[in-house]
Amino acid sequence: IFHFTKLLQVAGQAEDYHSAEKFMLELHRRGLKLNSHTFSSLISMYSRAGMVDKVVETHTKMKETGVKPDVVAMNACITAYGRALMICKMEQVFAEMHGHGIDPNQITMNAMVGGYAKAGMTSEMARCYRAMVKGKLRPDTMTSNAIISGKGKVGKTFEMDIMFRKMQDRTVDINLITLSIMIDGYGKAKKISEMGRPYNEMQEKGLGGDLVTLSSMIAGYGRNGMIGEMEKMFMKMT
RNA sequence: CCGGAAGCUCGUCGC
Repeated sequence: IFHFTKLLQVAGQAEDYHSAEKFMLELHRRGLKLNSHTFSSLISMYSRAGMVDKVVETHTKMKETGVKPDVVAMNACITAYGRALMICKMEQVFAEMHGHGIDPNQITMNAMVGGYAKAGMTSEMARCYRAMVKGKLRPDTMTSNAIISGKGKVGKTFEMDIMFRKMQDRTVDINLITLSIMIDGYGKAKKISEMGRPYNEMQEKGLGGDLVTLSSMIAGYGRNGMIGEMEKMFMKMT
């Protein structure tokens, strides 16, 4: 089972779902029992592939087979339900952790914040953030990035700025993704001059900017009808 | 703290 779990992981990260399926069949044929590593790998893989029904099916199976869930498997479920915007299910899994005697860790909270961010549930994000600080789980770059993303999604650019400053104050690393999220948020709010700021900061830090960054810039200029600026960004993609 | 490492966490658009 250890071997097959590894194979599934590799197939999953390579997005080779055909092979993954074959490994699953073979694994069943041999009557191997899935363990928590297998389940977390499967759930994560199905989630990335957008196969929500398979996520639910696998999660259900994990509960039925009586495999002892661990924090990683629970985290994988939380992430998967968050991505699928099944917020009630996500919260349910989170609540079940206590019953299993599993303590949420930093990744658990980041996954929760990520789900709320995708759903635009900003007050719930803030609640998680406060719970982290209180529970001595330090919010990190990913936590902050998710929060800024959620604020941007609902057009609260001023609150994006607050979180950004908080990162600076707490010396949380500001990375390429942080700045890309800021660009996207300003762009969606049509705050074009503000949008240039994180982009410039990127250049100053030598981070360059990747395809996602440039796509966000192009979309921002596009919303304002700034065709010339769009084309300039497009050229940088080469 | 450093190094090794891969089951889970963050960004645009599309499917």
